[in-house]
Amino acid sequence: MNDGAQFRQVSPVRLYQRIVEQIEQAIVRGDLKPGQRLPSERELVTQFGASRPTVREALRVLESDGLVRSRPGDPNGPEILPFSSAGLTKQMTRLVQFDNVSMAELIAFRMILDGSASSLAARLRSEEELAAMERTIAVMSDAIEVGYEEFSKADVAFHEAVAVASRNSLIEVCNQVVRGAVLALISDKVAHAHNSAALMRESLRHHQEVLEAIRAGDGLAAAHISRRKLYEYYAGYVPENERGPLLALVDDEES
Amino acid sequence: MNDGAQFRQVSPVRLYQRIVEQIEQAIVRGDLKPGQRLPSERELVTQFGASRPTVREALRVLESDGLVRSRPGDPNGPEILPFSSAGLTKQMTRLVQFDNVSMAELIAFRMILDGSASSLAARLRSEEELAAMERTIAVMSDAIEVGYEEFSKADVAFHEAVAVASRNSLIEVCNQVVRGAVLALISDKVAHAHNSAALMRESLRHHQEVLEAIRAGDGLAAAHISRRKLYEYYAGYVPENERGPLLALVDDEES
DNA sequence: GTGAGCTTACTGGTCAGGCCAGTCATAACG
DNA sequence: CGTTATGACTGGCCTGACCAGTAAGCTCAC
Repeated sequence: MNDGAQFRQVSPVRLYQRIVEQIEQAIVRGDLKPGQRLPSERELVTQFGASRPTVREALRVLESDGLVRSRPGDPNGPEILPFSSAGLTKQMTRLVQFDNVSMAELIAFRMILDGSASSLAARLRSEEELAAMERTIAVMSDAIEVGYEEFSKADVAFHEAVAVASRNSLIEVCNQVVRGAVLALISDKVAHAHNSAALMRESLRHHQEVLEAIRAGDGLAAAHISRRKLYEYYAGYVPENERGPLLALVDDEES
Repeated sequence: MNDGAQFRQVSPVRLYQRIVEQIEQAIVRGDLKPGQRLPSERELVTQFGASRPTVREALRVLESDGLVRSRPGDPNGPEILPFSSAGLTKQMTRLVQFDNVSMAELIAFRMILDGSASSLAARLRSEEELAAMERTIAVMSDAIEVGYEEFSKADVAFHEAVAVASRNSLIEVCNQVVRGAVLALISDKVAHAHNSAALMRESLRHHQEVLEAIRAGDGLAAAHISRRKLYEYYAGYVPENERGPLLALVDDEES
């Protein structure tokens, strides 16, 4: 082993990548703030000394990353966008679709995230956040009469409110993504299976229990109830021989 | 409100986006598997009925998403890549850099993931997986004499082994991503601060405790120790007034 | 027959220049 | 003073071309 000279793997860097890097760093550094505009493509061509197709390739990449947006005819040039988690969501959705993550894994992950969010929310929530959760519960209650569509929306809103109260945007984003992935996989079945007032009432009761624990500041109970609720709700969609990890999560705080 | 006709927001779809979509879906559907090749750019031009710059814009986007790779001169055309979490890491790093996510949130998320992984591993691990963890611990022990560089590598390998034993690839990938993001933020500081044998020995002892709990099948203890260890290791990098959520996670299983 | 070396037909990377449709500021008009 | 038409821009897309690589296949000496 020759420690004197360490060579790194080299990979040819395309022109468009250099352009992407420069603009990206300018945004990260704060030289370019959301709402500000980039020079026009033709202007960038002269600034970077590259051709228009090359500059455009760079802009397309930045655009697909959600950093800028080009509008045809806009005399101000491409716009720097405010940060959004859309890119993260896209990538995570890809992970789920691509890596053929199983239903069991998805739900296990959801139990972890939701449980942790509930636990943190129980300790950190403000009065306003608590009130927000209560409002979504009220909406759920009303929505039982309307139908599953409305009920599900309020359901999501509740979990969203809990995630916000956890004060952790990573939990918020990941939970949102995983929830979307789960729903995408079973939306057709769940719409029929759960479209009964009785089931919705039971779900509502579970949510109320979680809310109670959060109100009481009991993180342990909040996490536990949250996980158990998810298990009961979704276990039916998981083959029996794959339920081990889920049960492990439910039992986690017990004994 | 007119319920009869629901119009959705429309946004002009560029040609290159349609191409991206088609190829993306072909990959997700499994029609294109990793290792397989895309037709050459000029061939794609005829298949899609678009010009080469347009096709290239699509390829650049797919390339930046880590789905394909183009090599100049390769007669087989662009290659479909196996899934990689690089894109996720990039997006999450961006999320952090934009200051929407604080160091505290990152570490809190890491505590949640690592704790859950340890907990699940304690219940689900096979003998082989246990042996793999033991090996990484041994490597860590040896690496103390070598330096922080090696030690850190073995450290990562241990957490990776635990994540694998949790049987949940979402935990595995997310943990890996978050770990990378944390390290990217403090790598310069941590290399100096922790390059002492004493600190490494302490870290090693913590890891051994986690391993013990996993071996004993005690998920609760494994999660708790794992979280506490992370807290002690990283708390110094978090402003004091932001440590609340972290402490909440440490105390989670107590009392 | 077989291996080494060269040729060739491709590949992707980049460029120049052009056309079109859309947008917007402004100047001309009522 | 408000309205409308105009023109100078914008980005979206295309054609055609050149270059530097790669690798397969051919040639030719052994």
